[in-house]
This record gives sequence, C-alpha cells and structure tokens, in this order.
Amino acid sequence: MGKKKTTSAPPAGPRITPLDQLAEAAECLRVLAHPHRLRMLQLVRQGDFTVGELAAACEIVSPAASEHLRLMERCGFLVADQRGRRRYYRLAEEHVPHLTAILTCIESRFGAA
Amino acid sequence: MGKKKTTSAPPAGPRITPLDQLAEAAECLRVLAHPHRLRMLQLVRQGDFTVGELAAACEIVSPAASEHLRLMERCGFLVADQRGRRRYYRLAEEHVPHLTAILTCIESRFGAA
DNA sequence: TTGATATATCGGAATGTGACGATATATTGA
DNA sequence: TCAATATATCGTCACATTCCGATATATCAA
Repeated sequence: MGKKKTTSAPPAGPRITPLDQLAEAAECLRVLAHPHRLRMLQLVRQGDFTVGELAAACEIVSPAASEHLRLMERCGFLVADQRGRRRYYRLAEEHVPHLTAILTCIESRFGAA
Repeated sequence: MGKKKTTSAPPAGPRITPLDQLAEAAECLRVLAHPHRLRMLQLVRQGDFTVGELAAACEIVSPAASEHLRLMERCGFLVADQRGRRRYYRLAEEHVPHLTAILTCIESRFGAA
C-alpha cells in the first residue's frame, strides 16, 4: 500500500472546486442546456449569423431566437455587432476553447451531419 | 448573408446536429447544471462514495443527495451497488470520457483545489 | 414621406425544478 | 428482540423557464 510515486505524477489532491464556483459553472451549463441554443452555437462557430438566419435554422420565430441570443450574449458566450437593421452574432473569442470542447463532446456523442 | 465575410472557408458540411439529438444533449446538460451534482461527479471520478459521504461533501442532507444521485443514475451517468445498508456510487464506464471532458473544461475555467 | 423588414420587448399560461420537512423502509449491531 | 443508522420517498411550496401572441422600435427601400 506504499504509494509508489512515479515521476511527474499529477496532483494527487481530490480535485474539488469550491461550491460557489461550481454554481457559476452550473449557470453556464444551464444556458447551454437548450436544443435551439446548442444549434445556434454550432452555427455561429462557423461565421456570423443574423437573428433571422438563426431562427430559421432552429425552426422558431424570430422573437424566440432574439431572446435566446440575448441570453447567450448577456452571459458572455456571444458577441454581436449591428449592421443596419441586422444584428450579427458570433462566438466570443475568450469562450471559443470551452465552447468548442463542449460542442465537440456533444457531437462525438450525438453526431453531426 | 454578410458579404464582408471572408468566405474562404471550405464548403465542408455545416456540422449541424438534428434537433431531436440536441434535445437529448440538452437534457444531459441540464442534469449536469447543478453545483451539488457537479461536485458529486468530481468526487466519484476518484472512487466510490456513499450517499452520506457525498451529502457531507456537498453540505446538504442525505435525502437531497439521494435524489440528485438517483437522477444521475437514471440518466446513466452513475451506477451504484448496494453493500449492506450503504449504496456506493461510481461513474458509469461508458460516460467517463464525456464527463471527464466536461469536468476538465469546468476545472480549467473555474479552478480545482 | 410611406411601407416593409428585422429585431426587441412585454404579458401571461403552462410547465418543471429544487428545497424542505416529514415519514417510510431496510439493515446493522447490541 | 430493540434501537440506531443509511437511504428513499412523498407532499408542498416558491421560483424560474419557456413558449406564444401582441405590440413596439428602428432601419431600409422606393
């Protein structure tokens, strides 16, 4: 039972995260936990899209898409710039790695055409 | 479509997932989207734990922990075996890769002691 | 200007979730 | 057997979310 310590073993600590940090993480996950929002994220990963385009891709009306997009903008996942009467959404740079990780995980499990 | 976009991207498939699959994915994410459940998953990644141990680690009462654990068991994330009056939970083998990916993502963003 | 388009916002109904307390069941140990 | 422990279940309540329809605002096109 002597703990044989190999070189460069990862930190053996129990790797737990404070509960208030996990609460933040859970909030982020709740934002992701919606089929239309997931599809919107899949799309904006590949370029800019307008509210109407994303609504059509999700087969929902624009007002509904607008709310989903604003939610994701408020929590920092998306950024938008307005050009004329259109509003173009794209992924926020800082979240690209995390969102990519999660979307890749989902696609590996549920497939992507 | 935005014409200012540099459309040099190859016409690779838009990598979208059918909405009903995304609905399943969203359900899974909703299960994960809770601070106590996230901590439970962090713990059971490192071995088996009883309901009471997980409740203590989350600073909640056992009945609450019991419900969270049963939810994660029903959706396939956890498996349990009963030994005496204790019930030991651990990660379901088939979900280890996906859960590891997501927990790693969370820990990289929110830290883990 | 007028009319059409794109997006945003509001109100309300339906639904679901989580916390909580109380109780129930089962197993161990004395 | 009895009492204590470990876990499960139930009922209820407060709260948030989602969807829908209607309306509001802003911008473009003619």
